[in-house]
Amino acid sequence: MTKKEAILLAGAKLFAEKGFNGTSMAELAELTDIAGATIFYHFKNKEELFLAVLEQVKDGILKSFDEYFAGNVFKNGLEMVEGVISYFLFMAGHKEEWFLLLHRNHPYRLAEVNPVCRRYLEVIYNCFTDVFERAIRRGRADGSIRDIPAHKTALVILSMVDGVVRFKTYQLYNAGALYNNLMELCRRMLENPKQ
Amino acid sequence: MTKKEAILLAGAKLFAEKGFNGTSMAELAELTDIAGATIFYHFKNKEELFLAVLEQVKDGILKSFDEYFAGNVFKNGLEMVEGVISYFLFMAGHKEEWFLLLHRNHPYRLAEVNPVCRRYLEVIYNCFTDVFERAIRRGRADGSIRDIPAHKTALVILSMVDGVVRFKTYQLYNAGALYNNLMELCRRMLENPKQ
DNA sequence: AGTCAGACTGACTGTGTAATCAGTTTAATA
DNA sequence: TATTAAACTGATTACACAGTCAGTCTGACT
Repeated sequence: MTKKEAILLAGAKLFAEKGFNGTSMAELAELTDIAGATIFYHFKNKEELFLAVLEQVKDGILKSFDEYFAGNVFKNGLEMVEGVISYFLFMAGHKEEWFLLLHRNHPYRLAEVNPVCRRYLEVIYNCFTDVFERAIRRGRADGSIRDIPAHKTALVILSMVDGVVRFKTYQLYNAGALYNNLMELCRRMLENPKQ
Repeated sequence: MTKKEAILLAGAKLFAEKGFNGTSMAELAELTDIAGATIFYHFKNKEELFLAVLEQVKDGILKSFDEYFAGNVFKNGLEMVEGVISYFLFMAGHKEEWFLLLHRNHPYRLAEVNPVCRRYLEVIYNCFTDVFERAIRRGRADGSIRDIPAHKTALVILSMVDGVVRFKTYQLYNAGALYNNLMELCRRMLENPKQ
């Protein structure tokens, strides 16, 4: 692993755990056993490092969903929604630091003034909504999902799933125990009663 | 308004907008036109000030729901759920800084090591879940809501509503436009088909 | 007028911070 | 072996920060 990669790796961890303001470059240098100045050789400043970390998260999420869809087939749209939800939850457990970072306030603040940051977040959330929206559209076409607006419903489902993930990472409840209920309630919300 | 009240007010605003680490005592002093040392006369340190702010948020939320229930009657449990959702969304718009603060990471980090902070958060989230849970139990009793676990369902609905509020404050989508869809999807999730 | 406690403040301190820079090491190429 | 560019670093800087402290102000009570 190059030093640049080590910095990005440790940076992702620290930014996720302690936030942007809570992370110091000195701490990052110590954690990676790299001289402080080396970080500034590879990244212009702290914000550029943060953006590089966010870009990696973005790429990771896109790649992850691509692989999921390449390796799975679904009987119908409703099952596809369920698959996407369960994969989202799996990903949130498996790549916890991605979601910790996205559940922090700083990226959204930065996005207000930094177009690159805004772009990365847009790509990430467009990816999230798209996967749900595609599944809903397919379900409406094959009759497994009733007649509801695909985009807005996708947003509500994303809010719900992301909300549960957030509760889990903040240890507010044993939110992991909610996964089955979440899935059942989602199905009830979407399924076509005429079938 | 006493200087202590002014500090709490401006503190709530700054902690909500910029987070704990992003807020400086000097900035707070400047904003309130108060000497920096005065803040430390009223509050032992930055953390104590933060806890005092969080306590005010907690009290505000409890009081707010008490008043809502004192001034409203509901035809049945399902309508009570809808009422609570719409009041939650109203409160999130009306007292934005409360929810900004609760959507930050810092309080939950602090709660891991500070029992007072943990207690405040518990009270707040118990309040949130209780209002939903009571409505669901009532709906199950009067037949407007089908046979589902009240507590876990309350948690999922809270995740969903809170998730939409978070999306709105982060300006991820025009999440305000989702309110009607959210309500409709919730009703579909809960309503008793036998009625 | 004198006393006193609580409210308040300006000036200060020591620490931690992001960022810089002049210079050294490394590794590949001529 | 000599050259060169990229990778890297220790030492340093200027500054912002939370918190302290000695002392002043204010207003109520005697």
